[in-house]
Amino acid sequence: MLQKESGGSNKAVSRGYLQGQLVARGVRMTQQRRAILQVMEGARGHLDAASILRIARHDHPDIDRVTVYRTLTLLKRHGLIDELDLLHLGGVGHYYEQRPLQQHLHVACLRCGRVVEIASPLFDKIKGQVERNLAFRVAFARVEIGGYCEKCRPETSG
Amino acid sequence: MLQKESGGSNKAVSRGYLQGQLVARGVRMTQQRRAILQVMEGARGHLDAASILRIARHDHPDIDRVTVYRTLTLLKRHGLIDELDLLHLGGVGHYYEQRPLQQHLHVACLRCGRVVEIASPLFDKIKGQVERNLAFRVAFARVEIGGYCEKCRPETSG
DNA sequence: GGTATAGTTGCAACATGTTGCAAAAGGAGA
DNA sequence: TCTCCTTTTGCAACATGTTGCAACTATACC
Repeated sequence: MLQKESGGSNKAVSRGYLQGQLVARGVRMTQQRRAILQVMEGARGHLDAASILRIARHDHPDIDRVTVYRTLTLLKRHGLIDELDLLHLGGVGHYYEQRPLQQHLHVACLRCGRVVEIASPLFDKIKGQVERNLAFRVAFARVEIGGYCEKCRPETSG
Repeated sequence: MLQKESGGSNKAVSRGYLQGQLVARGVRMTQQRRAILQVMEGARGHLDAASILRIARHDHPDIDRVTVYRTLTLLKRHGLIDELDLLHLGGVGHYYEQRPLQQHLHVACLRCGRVVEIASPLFDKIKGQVERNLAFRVAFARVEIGGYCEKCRPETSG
C-alpha cells in the first residue's frame, strides 16, 4: 500500500506517508503541519516535542510550540503516531514515534537511559485477552518496562 | 487526627504500611511526609498530585506542591507506589497508586474515562521474556490499554 | 482568479512537574 | 533536654503541556 519513502523524483515535495494519510482523511494541510510531518517522517528513534519544534523551524521559522502539540494530538487521534513516556527517565516530557506496522514494547534502562524496542506475540495476546474478558474494543496498547541492562546491572546482589 | 484506617482503637497514630516501610529503610519521617503517606494509604483508586496535595493539607495546611512531588518520587524510588499516565485521558497529569501485591494492567475507556484494572499471567510472561531475551533485569513494568468499553463502543462499524 | 467559511494558527494565560538554594526540622549522641 | 549534622522544606524560577480567543488561511464553490 502506502510507501514510507516515495520513489518518485518528479516532485519537489514528496508527500510522505503521514501527510498522505491526513489528506486522504480530509484534514486540511498547512505549511506548519507539512513542516512537522516532514520531521516525523524523517525521524529515527524517539523525538520529544521540543526537538520536533526545533527541527520544524528550519522549514518554517515562525512555527509555535502550541502548533506542534496540536499536530501531535491530531496524529494521535488518527492513530498515526504513538506517544510514549519512556517511564519519565528524562523528566516530564513525552516522546513520539510513527506507529509501526508491528507493535512493539519499550524497555528502558533506568541507569544509562538506553531504550530498546522489541516485538512480542504476547503483546497481541494481552490485547486479545482484554477484548474478550472485558468486552472491550482495544484501540491501542502501551507496554513500558524499566530496569537495568546487562552493562548497568547493579553490582549489589542483595 | 492521624488515624485514617483505625486498625486498633487504642492508638491515635496507626503507622500504616508505607510509613513503616520508609522508616525501616532509614528514611527520615517528617510531618509533611506523614500527611502525604496517610493520603496514599487511605486512597482507593488513582490519585493525582493535586488531589494528594489538597487532602494532605487537611492535616498540614502549609505543605507545598513541591513536597508532594518529591515524596512521590521517593516512594517511586523505593518501589512502593506506581506512577500511571492512564493514557493522558485527563490531560497532562499523572496518577499514583500503592504498588499492589499482584501487578495489574490498566484499561481505560477513551470516551467515558473509566479505568479498569485486571491481572494477567501474561504480564509476568512478558517480563520474563524481556529478562531472557535482552539479559535485562526488570524493575517494573507498565501496561496501559486504551479503547472503548462495552457501553461506549462507537456505533460506526467502519 | 475571487469570495465565503470553517478549520488552523499564534499569543497569552494557565496547569502540571522539576530544580537550585537558603532556612528549617529530624534524629543521633551527649 | 541540648547541640550538631544531615536531610528536608518552601520559595522562586524554569520546563513541559493545554486551553480560550481573535486573526489568519486552506479549501470549496463560483
